Amino acid sequence: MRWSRYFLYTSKEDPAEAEAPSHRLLLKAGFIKQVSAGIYEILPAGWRVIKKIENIVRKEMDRSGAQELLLTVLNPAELWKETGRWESYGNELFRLKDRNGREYCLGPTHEEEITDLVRKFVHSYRQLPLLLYQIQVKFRDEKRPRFGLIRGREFIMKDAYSFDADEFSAMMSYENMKFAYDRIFKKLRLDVIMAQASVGQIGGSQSHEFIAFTDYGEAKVGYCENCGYAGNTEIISLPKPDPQEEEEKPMEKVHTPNVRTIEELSRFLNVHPSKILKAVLYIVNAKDPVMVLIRGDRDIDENKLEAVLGTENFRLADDKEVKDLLGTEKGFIGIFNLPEGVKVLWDNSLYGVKNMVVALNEPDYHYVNANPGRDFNYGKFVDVAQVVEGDPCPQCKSPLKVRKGLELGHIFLLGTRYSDPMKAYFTDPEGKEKPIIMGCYGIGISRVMAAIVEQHHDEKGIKWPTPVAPFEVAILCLNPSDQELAQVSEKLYLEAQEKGLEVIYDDREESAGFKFADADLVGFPYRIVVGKKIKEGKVEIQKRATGERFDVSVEEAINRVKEMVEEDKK
RNA sequence: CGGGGUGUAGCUCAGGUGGUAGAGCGUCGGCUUUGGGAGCCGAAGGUCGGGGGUUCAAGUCCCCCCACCCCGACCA
Repeated sequence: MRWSRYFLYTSKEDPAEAEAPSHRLLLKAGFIKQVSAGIYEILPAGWRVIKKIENIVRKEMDRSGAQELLLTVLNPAELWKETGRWESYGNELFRLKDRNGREYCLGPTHEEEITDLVRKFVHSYRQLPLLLYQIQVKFRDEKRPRFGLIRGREFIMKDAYSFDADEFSAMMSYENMKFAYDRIFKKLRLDVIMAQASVGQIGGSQSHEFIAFTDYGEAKVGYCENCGYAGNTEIISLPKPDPQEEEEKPMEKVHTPNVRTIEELSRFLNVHPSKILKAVLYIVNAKDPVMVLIRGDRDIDENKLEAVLGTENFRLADDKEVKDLLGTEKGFIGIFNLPEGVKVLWDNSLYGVKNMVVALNEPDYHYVNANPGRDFNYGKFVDVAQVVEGDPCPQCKSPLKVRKGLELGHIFLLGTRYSDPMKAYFTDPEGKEKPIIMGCYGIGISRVMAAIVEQHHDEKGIKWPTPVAPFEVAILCLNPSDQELAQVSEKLYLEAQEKGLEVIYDDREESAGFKFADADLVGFPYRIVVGKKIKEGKVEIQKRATGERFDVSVEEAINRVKEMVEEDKK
């Protein structure tokens, strides 16, 4: 490809709206263009990358025995009503009607459709196991699209579905996909950790996430360097700690005017935040007040709280509700003088504490040195604390590490969550009718592109790993108006094409510095620089990933690059 | 959905107290230049996010709406 004719336009200015490196660089280097919030066009260079990612995924899926097909974008509402997700999926489901008033949605995931398809053809245990997948555009009307391709409302996803006759076989399918995912992320040159995860909206009995460590992810992983455990922090349970050994001091009421936050209180009374009993008032199902108590140095994980409450329909109480229910203000909510009807939950972190600072639902006052058993009584203990670095590993108790990451893949053992309500049954060898055991397996393809940039870039631009680079080599003719340079460049360009290299030839009428900067930004793994060294019959090869550079003769150049490219792709 | 912020040229931005819109980059024409985002000369390019209001006069003041970004809660 001649760059002078190629639809690839870079920008010198950083785009104002982008913050995450992948978002900024993909825009700046001309890979994507935003159309509206969370919706992007993928431009020719970007599409080359996407296709390479897809093909790596495709190859490993096929190797695992999966068969590719293509489901629909427009799903009829009836299927979603069969599983109850038409109601339960919420506002993230893009819903629309056709001219006759029939309801549809734009598929955010395809369990319903694939189950419908399979139940129409599969009736016997002889047809199982079965593994189907597609690479398809998906739609989710995200509350908050973010960071370019990292969380879009329209995105490309690979989703696979397994169908088995029994639990054991289903487990084998699940394990098979784990291995496939491991191979896929290695080939994509992504540093990914597999973590236990919650099943969430999709449902099922167990699930794992594949998370790439990045600063712009939204998943938090706790992992253990001692035993190898890894899990999404929202599912890591924290046990009650050992009781504190401390002499109980007499309780006192102290004046704490206008001291509202844990931090202010800690400073005002000169006590560590862990000595403060934090109380947070939630309103559940729009009416029931629930007070959650937790140690002052900890925060509530609302995913865990959701599991405890059994509903996602809860929120923090507002100032008025606090006033009406407790007769106080935020900052002075506590366990003393609690009115009837306020349910109280104690986080495990408060077990065995001594000499605590506690609010009493009276503005501007706190008790100090309150002790359980003497001054107040414990109630129901629950685990709702956010996991932080140093918390005990659920397997071996060693201190956990916690890092942010980006969820690239998620696999679920679904069981009969979909096959049961949709009556996807088969007949077993005994002639009995049973629901098919299912699993589902996603990889966010467009998100993978962003993750690769997050993990492979520097201040100058992207450093594409060779297997996913839009072009493997760029030929930079530093002075196209010089006949000799132009001729050599043309010759190298033809030779590279003949030898099967994916090559872009920068023949634009631009200065040398401009071309270097553009090549750095766009991130081609190799470049051949045709410049003044041509007088000695030499050109320079540069490797983007390492910055290494060396001169070779014009004759050798293409073969040398070809060798390095082949080595990278192994 | 809660909180914060921004909308002015293709891009990045400047435009006290109201007086009829600018810069740099990019684009186009010309000359010069070619190993790290070159220089000079000239030119084109704007419903100032949209609507309403106040005013002799609104990019600027007031009201409503929209879009986008960031933080929080949620998904690949």
